[in-house]
Amino acid sequence: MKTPLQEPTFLILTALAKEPMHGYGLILEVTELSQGRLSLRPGTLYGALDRLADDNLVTLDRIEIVDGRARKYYRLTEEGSTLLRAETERMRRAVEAATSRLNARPALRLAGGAA
Amino acid sequence: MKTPLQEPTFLILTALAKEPMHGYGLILEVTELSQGRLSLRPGTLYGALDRLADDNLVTLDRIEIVDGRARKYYRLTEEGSTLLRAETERMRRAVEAATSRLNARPALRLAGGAA
DNA sequence: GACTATATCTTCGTTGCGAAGATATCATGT
DNA sequence: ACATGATATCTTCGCAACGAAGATATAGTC
Repeated sequence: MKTPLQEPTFLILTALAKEPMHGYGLILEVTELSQGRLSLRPGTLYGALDRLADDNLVTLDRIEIVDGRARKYYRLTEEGSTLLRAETERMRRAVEAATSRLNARPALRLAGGAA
Repeated sequence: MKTPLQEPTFLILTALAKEPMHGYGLILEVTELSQGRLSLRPGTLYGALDRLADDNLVTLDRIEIVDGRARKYYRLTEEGSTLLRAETERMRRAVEAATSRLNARPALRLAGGAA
């Protein structure tokens, strides 16, 4: 898997870090994780899932049949967990660098501010 | 500009948050910011700079001629600063979600561990 | 004279993502 | 009975950001 991960892929791994989930569950969970900002499209989800499985970062956990509908549960592999940790660390450093630089800037003066 | 920003774009804005810089300086700064992991290619840099300028997130600050070589300095606009703040917050939340989930997982047992 | 560092810019291929829609089952509302 | 919406998986296609590669030019170093 080519790092850095993009947001959809990162959030899929993050969702799976909690517990094994099936595709539709991931769509709902990622929506929640991003506070509704990101709505995972099927094309994005299944494309990402295929790539992640090819790279052995996620793997099929089990298949459940509920009400005649199949649910394919995926889970994070050790490799996937290791990668997610590394990516999280990388992002943490980026966030810290950006935060310290932004805080060093003069704050935005809003219109109508006192002289 | 389509968010979420990818890493090269995010780091370019982060570099410019400190002070106006020219293209080659950005290549060096981004290499440092990423601890040598990311080496910004000209194709990536100037493509990104064009897009960022089109979206009014960065703007040409000044041109200096040093030793007969032009240096184009770019700086962050207010809009760019605002976007960088928002993107940093978004990433901070993603990092927090991933961290808490990873910490809830059983730690990787290394080979040779006691029974 | 060759090579390296500084400096900008273009072309082109890859790839992850998003939009759109196909397919199927079950629950709900009218 | 029929339509609609929620659940659930998967495919096709286009786009845009990125990375590789290289063109161009000046100045300093070996």
